[in-house]
Amino acid sequence: MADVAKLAGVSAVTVSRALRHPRMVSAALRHRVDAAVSELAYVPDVAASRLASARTHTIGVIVSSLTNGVFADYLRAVHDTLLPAGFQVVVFSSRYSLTEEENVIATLIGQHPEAILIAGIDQTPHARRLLERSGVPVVQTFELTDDPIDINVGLSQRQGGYEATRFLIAGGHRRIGYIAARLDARAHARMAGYNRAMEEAKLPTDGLVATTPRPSSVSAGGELIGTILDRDAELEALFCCDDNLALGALFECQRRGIAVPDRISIVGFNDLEFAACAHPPITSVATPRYEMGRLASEIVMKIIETGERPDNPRIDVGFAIRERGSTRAIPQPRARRALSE
Amino acid sequence: MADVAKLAGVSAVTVSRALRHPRMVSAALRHRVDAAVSELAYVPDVAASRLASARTHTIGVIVSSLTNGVFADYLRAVHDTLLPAGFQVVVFSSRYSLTEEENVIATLIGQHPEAILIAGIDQTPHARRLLERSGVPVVQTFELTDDPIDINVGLSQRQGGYEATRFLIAGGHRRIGYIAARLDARAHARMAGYNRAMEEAKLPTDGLVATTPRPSSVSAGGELIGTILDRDAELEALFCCDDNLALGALFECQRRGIAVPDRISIVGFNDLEFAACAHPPITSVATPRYEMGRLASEIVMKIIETGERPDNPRIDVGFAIRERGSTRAIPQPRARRALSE
DNA sequence: TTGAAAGCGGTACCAG
DNA sequence: CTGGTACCGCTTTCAA
Repeated sequence: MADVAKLAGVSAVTVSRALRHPRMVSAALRHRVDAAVSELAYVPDVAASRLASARTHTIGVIVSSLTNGVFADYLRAVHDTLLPAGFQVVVFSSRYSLTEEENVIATLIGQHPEAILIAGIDQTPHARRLLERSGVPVVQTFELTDDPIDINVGLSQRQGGYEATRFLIAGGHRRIGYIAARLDARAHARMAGYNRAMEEAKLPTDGLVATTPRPSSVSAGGELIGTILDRDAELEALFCCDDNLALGALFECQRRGIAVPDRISIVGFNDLEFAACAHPPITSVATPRYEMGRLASEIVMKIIETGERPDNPRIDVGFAIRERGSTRAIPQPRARRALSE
Repeated sequence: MADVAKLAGVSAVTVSRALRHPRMVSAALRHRVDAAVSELAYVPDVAASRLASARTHTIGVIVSSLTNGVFADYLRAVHDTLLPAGFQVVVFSSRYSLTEEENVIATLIGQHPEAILIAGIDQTPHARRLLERSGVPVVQTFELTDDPIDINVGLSQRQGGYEATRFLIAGGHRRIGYIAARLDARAHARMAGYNRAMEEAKLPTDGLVATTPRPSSVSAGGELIGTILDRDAELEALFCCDDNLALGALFECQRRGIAVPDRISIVGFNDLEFAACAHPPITSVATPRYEMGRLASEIVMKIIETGERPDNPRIDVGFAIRERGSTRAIPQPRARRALSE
């Protein structure tokens, strides 16, 4: 900054002001400073700035994965909302590890963001303390909890799993399977929903569930439905923990010559972009991820700028089942099984 | 830090040392400090730390999109390589905008990373200056250039497009189309490769190319091939700028009852995870993205730790065509057309 | 092995 | 509207 000041023939303080509060400085000086800045390709040191001013204009965002399609719309919304307002967004990934999440939270807090958005509600006690102690607004997203750290904008993953399964049951299916990968908290919640729905309907689930600790992928979907089909060729419907698995399951059915939805109905979760244009299009549980990112961002902006907190610290953004060609109701229950006997 | 020092009954300097250089303080003190740190959930202020020490242990990574699958393996490699070595990775997205890229570079440089990895070679002149002036190692990735800012680890996207098209030509196809979305530098390079291959083979491309400025997606792939098919029902093969488009094109063919690969061969680019397990599996140009991320990370680590720079500042990681079920050679050239006449 | 003092690069407060 | 000064929180000398 001293160099810029010298080049512009002013004091360092004036450079700082010309950059931070351009209107407090005369136009002539402002131009001289701007010229010097661009001449020297000067970039202010955020560390020094933060130390001196206590403001960072930074919002920290933690997601489970940078590359899972689920976080795409969410992150897009966060950027769309916060960047125009002059905030800087720093994104970290916990890579589906609670330990790495702890580290990432510490790293983030060390940067003194003005608010934190974190995906999920299953932080470790230590992570919770770090977040509580940080003294900035914290929004937990994607899931819903009765005991938020601060603010919570999400949906009930369990209810989503429950209703997806209910949807298949209502369609007359009885042998309904469930597949999941990367058993994170949200996958568990959806599975709990599946189990509850099956139990309520007094349907058995033995041999109808397949999971893997590996990350979710299209190929995993194929392998998991394969596991179930190898055990039980009578599978009638499948609820997949996410759309990647659903797509993989669809491909595997096609490879095995099993008609979807005629012989097996498939339901995914999240309604990723490709679900609607697969062949057949995949029925899925749509989650309003863009909306969630926008809401969370707006809430923290409001708190930062006005100190005003939302009336309700817990916002349910809900979900919706998008019925498409990968599912079909069975006209008369058990008709298919009768046929094959 | 003062609070921690007081609680541990030592001076602030000692706290700093216990945290940074644990072996320089006695074990007893170290434990007292650790206890106080965790008692108070203390997190050191990176801004102050950076200001005092000039080291940030941070590597800045800029990609075009956080959510395009292409960057997934790359980012995974970067994290896998740098985190265990004690570096912090901060990832920014330019969201396919050169303007936003400039901003993001400035933001990043303001944080004083110890090295910068940036996807692509098409930075604006201003962005280039910022990077050159930053004084830290800069690695441009994904593409290859004769005029790198500093170090370059990538592959020739143009050559990839060229060889993918050559592959289809060698398969006896004549009416070969090209589709692309989000016309960034890499899409243009691949298209240049396609054009060159077609020209060399004296094949016409009129009406066989469809593009859109929208982001790439599976649905866009369906629409783009639809555009071509509506103009020219004789399309024999299609080179898609990426695998998402290829998948969408495949679905659209299935919807229209066009057999793949019997009537149309489809080639994608990047060999994303789903390509190999689609039905039929999609032929694609595999790019070693994990390898690229690992190499780039190792190079900057070496420079930071030993000052030793690679002999060759330009590393070609290459690519490979993975031939799969979505393409089929036509036994005798033009046989198909003869048949339909 | 521990403590005291200086200073990293800015910004806020006050004076002129 | 512009400049001087103190100080943000920590780490690196240097001395004890």
